[in-house]
Amino acid sequence: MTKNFFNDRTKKLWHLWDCRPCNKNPESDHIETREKILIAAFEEIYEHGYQAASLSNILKNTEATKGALYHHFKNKKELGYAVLDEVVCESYMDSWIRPLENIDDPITVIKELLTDYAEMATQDDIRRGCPLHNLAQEMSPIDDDFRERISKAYTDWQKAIENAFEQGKKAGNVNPSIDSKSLALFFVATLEGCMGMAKTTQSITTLTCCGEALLERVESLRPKFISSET
Amino acid sequence: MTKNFFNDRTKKLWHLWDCRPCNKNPESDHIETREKILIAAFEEIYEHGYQAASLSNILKNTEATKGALYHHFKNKKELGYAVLDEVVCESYMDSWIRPLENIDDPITVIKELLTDYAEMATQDDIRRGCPLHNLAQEMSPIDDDFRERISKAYTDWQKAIENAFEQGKKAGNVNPSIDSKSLALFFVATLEGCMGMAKTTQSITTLTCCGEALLERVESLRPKFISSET
DNA sequence: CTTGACATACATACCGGTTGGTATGCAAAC
DNA sequence: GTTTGCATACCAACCGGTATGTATGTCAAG
Repeated sequence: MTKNFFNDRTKKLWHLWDCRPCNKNPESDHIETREKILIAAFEEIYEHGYQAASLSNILKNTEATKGALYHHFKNKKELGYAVLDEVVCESYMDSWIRPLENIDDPITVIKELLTDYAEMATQDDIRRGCPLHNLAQEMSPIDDDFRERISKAYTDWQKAIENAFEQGKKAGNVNPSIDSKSLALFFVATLEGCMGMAKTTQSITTLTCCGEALLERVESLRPKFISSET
Repeated sequence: MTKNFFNDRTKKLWHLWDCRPCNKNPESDHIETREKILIAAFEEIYEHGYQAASLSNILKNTEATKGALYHHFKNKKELGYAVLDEVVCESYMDSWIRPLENIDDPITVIKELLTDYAEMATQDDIRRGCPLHNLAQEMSPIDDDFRERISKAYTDWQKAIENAFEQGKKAGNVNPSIDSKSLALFFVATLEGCMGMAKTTQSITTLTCCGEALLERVESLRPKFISSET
């Protein structure tokens, strides 16, 4: 039951990314209250951004009180960090880092991840965009602690893609002459740009149009020789 | 003198984009007060975002008072719209729309615009990113009036690139088989993504790395036949 | 088996500061 | 004498944060 709670959590809030496994003691009420606040905080920040997120609103959407919030989190910034680390980054681990570990055909896998996303994206997902990107654009220029955490998350993401490209080269599924590191960075930047544009127009057409152009680019990274397998 | 004021304005605030020509009556003090508030408002919004922008801060950075502000602007939203329309969008007109009008070799021109930007960008420009993108990401999900204005700005930008591609096709400088409209959209999305990523890492290296990948992509849009001119 | 000491996990009430916004005053221009 | 272009003073609402109270443990000493 508590397991289901954790499973439902991200599914409900941000259903595109699978939920991280629950690695905390599910018996304790302590955790549940903290989790409830964390969920509501993620929702509020995802909707309004960190600076405009209201602690009162967060508490209104839980049955918790200000005493509970300040018992579990030192202040608003620590709450923001917890949302970033425990909700946003963990989701990225599950959706983009772990699926790229120990695979031989990264181009196919990346294309699957992209098309899966495009198919599952609801209007509301498109409207609110990518949580990591939102925080990055809002907080990077004005808070170095936020910026460093976000920057590390992006670096991890890029590293995962870069490693996948390198492993793909060894398996003969990726053009060995490409610069894995640069293209991993460019891929992440482009993907965020596409999702940001779709967020602005609030149209799935924008997302698919940009997505197809990105797919085409990814496909072009395959080896140049004609594949022996038809 | 007043002409210089307008020239200095955007040069100082957002020096990467040339300033729009002054099309208002420079004699009137009325305009000067309004302009001063508009400048300070742009600065404040550019630095902290629209929602976190403080009217008190804006007034502190001018010699104007709250009475002056509310004399010229109905409320905070109207001030935000004025900043968007009169400062941000006008700058984009000068830096990206007008340079693409009536040209035969769009790929060369676009590459010049990109490299010019990368060379002129200061650390502070990179830190604060693209003003249009910032507003787009912050306001699109929560305010439809903002969203429609920003969406139109992006559409105008894309149209300018699309038209330039089409004219380039006629002149034989662009591969006639490309989808001008889709690629214009993809180009804008990618460019914003690259600038957003550089903003997060706060490193020029990121900007140049992404920029080179983008340049490469743009270059690939030239006609496939070997050019007769060496 | 009970009792006192201490810790955990909140709940309630309150605080000073800041927010966007307004009502009024008033000198200069027309 | 009316309108324009501000300046000053003031406002209720909300902000993040804190001080204090309290119910429910935990645990070792007697």
